[in-house]
Amino acid sequence: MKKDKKFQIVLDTFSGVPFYKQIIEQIKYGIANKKLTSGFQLPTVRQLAVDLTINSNTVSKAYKELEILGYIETQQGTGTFIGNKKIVISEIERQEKIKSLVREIVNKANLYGITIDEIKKALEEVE
Amino acid sequence: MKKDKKFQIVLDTFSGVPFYKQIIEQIKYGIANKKLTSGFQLPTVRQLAVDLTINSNTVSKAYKELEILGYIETQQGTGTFIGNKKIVISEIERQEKIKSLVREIVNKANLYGITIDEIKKALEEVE
Amino acid sequence: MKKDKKFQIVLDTFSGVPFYKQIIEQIKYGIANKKLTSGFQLPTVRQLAVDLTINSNTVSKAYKELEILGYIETQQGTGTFIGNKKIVISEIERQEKIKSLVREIVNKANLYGITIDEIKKALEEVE
Amino acid sequence: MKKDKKFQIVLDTFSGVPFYKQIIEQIKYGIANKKLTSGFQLPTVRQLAVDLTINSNTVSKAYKELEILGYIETQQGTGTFIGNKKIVISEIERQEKIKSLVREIVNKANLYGITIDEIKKALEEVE
DNA sequence: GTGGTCTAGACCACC
DNA sequence: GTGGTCTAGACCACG
Repeated sequence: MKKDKKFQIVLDTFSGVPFYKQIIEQIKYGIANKKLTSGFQLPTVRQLAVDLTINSNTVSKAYKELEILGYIETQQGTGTFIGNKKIVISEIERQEKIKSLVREIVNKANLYGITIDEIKKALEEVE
Repeated sequence: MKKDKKFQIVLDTFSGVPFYKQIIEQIKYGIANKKLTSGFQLPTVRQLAVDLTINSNTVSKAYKELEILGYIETQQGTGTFIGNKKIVISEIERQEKIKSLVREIVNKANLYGITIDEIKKALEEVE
Repeated sequence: MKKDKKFQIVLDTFSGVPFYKQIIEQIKYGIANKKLTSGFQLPTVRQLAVDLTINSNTVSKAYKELEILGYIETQQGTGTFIGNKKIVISEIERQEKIKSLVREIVNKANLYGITIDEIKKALEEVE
Repeated sequence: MKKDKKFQIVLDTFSGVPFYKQIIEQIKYGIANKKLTSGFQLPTVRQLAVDLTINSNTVSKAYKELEILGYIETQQGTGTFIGNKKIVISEIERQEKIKSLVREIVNKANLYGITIDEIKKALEEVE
């Protein structure tokens, strides 16, 4: 896995999770990971819509919710910026995330008749 | 991973995938995996609804779609049964599934600041 | 019988045939008769529900089944449209329909003590 | 159409009207038409079920409802008989029936792309 | 008991 | 505005 300096949003079309929620979550985690720091300018609603090839209303909805939550600030005519609000993810939460992700992997693998070994092997190749 | 003889449907409430689609997919994979064979009686609409703690209409909707697609047969007053239609999953499709599952894992790990090594380690412990 | 340019769905409340099946059949015949052609926008789920004074879920169910069968296509947020799939009714099928319709008429007439002559006379007056 | 001396129940599987309702209606009309007169013994529940190849519960349900309505009487161990209650169908009701039947015919013909002439021609041939 | 149909109404995703 | 999902609950047909 190569180091990702630049912040980028990636949508998973098949997960079933609504795009606007994916955007919200990824920006929140970007803040938590310090990839997005106070004052950073987010892409414009229209630009991000084009980049992700989704409707601009969807981006708008995500930004609006993030603003309500206080994570970003919109300045009319200038753009949208990361705010001061901090997000801290505790080690316990991280461990929880790992557990739930693994549980999910095992369930899906099971469902599709995929073995854990196959998953692990495929993961080796990613690196 | 221990061997799972009995067929069981598991819903992921947080995935965002509609319940009825999860049911459809799992039954289809059950047929593909030969865990569900022709003539096998599925749980009743109401029983499955209770088991999954969802509304019976949701189960009904899933069964209905599977019936239209020809995978199951319903007999009013008797129950719902697996039909004759076969589902074959090619090795290519399996490999595709593995790829997409791994892609999903990497994306999520990335998002949450989890390393692949942590995932692999956690997967070891499952076995 | 006057020419019917506009497509319209009519429900028979007393026939005992489920509403959603009547809708499905009429749309299928509309496609077969070329009254509904590829790309045509069907009434919205809610509008048709209002027009037929039935619940929107019932319309939704009909549209859903037609979509699974490939006759119509739905676009979230936009509407529901006739697809490309063709339906051909052979002359043999038409003759079968006539036969079964006549059989039905005779049965009912018989049952209610109505003579075929009365039916024919009443049919003359329709024209 | 040949004269029908004997009373006989005919089920229409495709009408969607439940069997038990068809049975009830036909017996009621039999009484109205004087084809079934007071004291006439109806077939047993089991016999009629066999004749119509339906479940005996269905026949039972029809007879029970007719008994509640007072049209037939059940004598334990002997059989089921037509009661004294008369049913009179007024000429107005008959004319209404004709009208509604014709309306139904026209609707269905319309739907299936059948002309009234074809119906009339087919009706000629029945005689 | 089984599944099937329908309603009323809530909430969501997307344009 | 569009369609989609889900619930709660009623009633029916069939075995």
